[in-house]
Parts: sequence; structure tokens; C-alpha cells
Amino acid sequence: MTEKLPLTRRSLPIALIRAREGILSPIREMLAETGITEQQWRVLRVLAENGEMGTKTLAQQSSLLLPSLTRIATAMVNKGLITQTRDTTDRRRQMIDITPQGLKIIEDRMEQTAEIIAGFRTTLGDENYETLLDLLAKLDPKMRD
Amino acid sequence: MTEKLPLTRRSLPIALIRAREGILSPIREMLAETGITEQQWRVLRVLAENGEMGTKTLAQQSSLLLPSLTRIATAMVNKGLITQTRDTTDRRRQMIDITPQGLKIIEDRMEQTAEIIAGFRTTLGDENYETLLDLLAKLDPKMRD
DNA sequence: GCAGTTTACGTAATATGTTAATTGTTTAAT
DNA sequence: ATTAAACAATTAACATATTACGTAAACTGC
Repeated sequence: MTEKLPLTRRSLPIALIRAREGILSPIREMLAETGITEQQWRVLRVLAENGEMGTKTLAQQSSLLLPSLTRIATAMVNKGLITQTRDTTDRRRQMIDITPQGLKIIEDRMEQTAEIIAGFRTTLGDENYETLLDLLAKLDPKMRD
Repeated sequence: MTEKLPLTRRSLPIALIRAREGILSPIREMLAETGITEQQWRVLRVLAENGEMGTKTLAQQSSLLLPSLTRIATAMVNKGLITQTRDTTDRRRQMIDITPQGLKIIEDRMEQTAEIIAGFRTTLGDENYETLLDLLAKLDPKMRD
């Protein structure tokens, strides 16, 4: 079996994908009760953190591509989770903000989310946990904002 | 904006998703030239490492759900990248193996892949790179095989 | 002003992700 | 032996991901 290839366990992209699944699986389980998807949750988290923002920036921060965000935003407006308003000075720009209802959803689940994460934090140990976040941040392509 | 919520930069799931994008974006760029997708690349990598295996195990190792793998496998058989054979002792089981053609694709791209990864390794530093792989492994739900 | 470019956003097409239901096969219980 | 339960894989249906392309508004140099 071609010993020249690095083991998938030591392959950075594959290890990242597997770790992502490990973490996101319980998160998705939790979100299923709320009726929102993992992507919608990311959008809400970013909006809650930054307030009103343009579609492009929001997409970047949420790790979504614009076409995906376009569709997701439509669904979220219909659910009353976010608002969409056209910028008056630059009418190409669409501004998106979170509604109180959207904010409530993530606040209601904040504690539950924290518990899930706490489990992983215990698994890794406090120090390793912080180290991991530091290292992951260095791999984020958009760390200059 | 609700100071009680942890910053998305220190959110493990969100940090993982962002890091994943950072790594996988150049990988996908490279794979685009080969005509195979990121998922097909993962399947080939796992098969090259382990040889012939059942569909279920392959799906787990590749971080794919069974329905996805079913579709992907069909496409890959048509492209001549893998073979699918029914297990004779248990005819429910489908065994999948890589073809020489499939193996050639990942071997041809191995050096290019290594270069991409080397860049990230430099960014992090050798020691941090190994630490990261160790920590990510601990988050992998299926580390008992 | 105006043609050409850039930018922001949207649409379309194809592939994958996710959940639930289905089919064919094996195992276990009676 | 017969039926029920369990299992592997697939199919179906819908949401999302990705790439390529389209549209409209704003900018740029002339």
C-alpha cells in the first residue's frame, strides 16, 4: 500500500475534517431542537458579535460563500431571525442585522453549547484547549480584521 | 452586542470551521486540476492507506455519510478510480478497492500536496504543527481502530 | 460625460450533506 | 423451519457547498 504516502492520521486537512465532525456532530444534535441549521447558527453568532454588517463580510466571517448566504438569508428573514436592508448610499450593498428573536435563540442555547464544549475542554485539558484555539486561529485565512 | 457570548474567535467549532477552510481552499484549488473533488481525494487517500475495505468503514474513515459515499462511489467506479465487489461470504457487504489509475492520481499530486502543507507547517512551526495534529486526533470520534 | 473595469449580489448547475424510508441479506429467537 | 430483529447498502427528498456565470451599481481614466 504505497508506504510513501503520509498516514491520513497525520494529514492536516484530513485530521481537521475528522476533528470538525467530532465537534460539530453534538452541536448539530443540539441545534436540531431549535429548528435552525449549523450554518444559520454561525450567521447568528457572527451577527450577535459584530452587529449589522454587509453580506460579503458576513459571508466571510461565517465561512459561507455568497451564494449560500443569499439563500440562507432569505430563509432567515422569513423566520424573523434577521433583517435585510438596502444601503442608501451604495445601493449595491445589502445590510443584514440580527433580530431580538434571533438573538434569543442563541442566548437560550448558550449554556447548552457551553456544556458540550466543556466536555471537549476536559478531554484536552485546559492548557491544550487554549493552545488548540491559538493554533487554529493561525490557520484562519482572514485574521486581519 | 451581548458581551456574554464568547467571541467567535475563541469558539472551538467556529475556529475549526475557519481553519478547515483555510487549509482546504488551496487543496481544492490543486485538486481542481485533477478533476476529482475533495471528497473523492479523501476516499482515495483512505483506500491507498488501508487497501480494500467495506463501504461502512470507508465512509467512517473518509468522514463521509453512507448515502454520500454511495453516490460518490458510483461516480468513481465510472471514472475507473475504484472497484466495487460484492462480498461472497456476506452478500450484504460491498467491498471497495482503489485501482492503479486511482492510486496514480494521488501519487502524482503527492509532492504538490506536500508543498501546500509545508507552507502551513512553516507558519505554525514544526513543534506546533505536531502538537496540532496530536490535539486534533483527540477530537476525532473514531480513534479506536 | 462615457466606455471599460471593478464590486456586490444574485442565479444556475452540479456535487455533497443530512435525515428518513426501503431493499436485500444475515442472525437470533422461538 | 419461521418469523422477527438487526444489518449493510441504497434510494429519496430536501438543504447546503462549490463553481461559473449574470446583472446592476459604482468607480476610473480619459
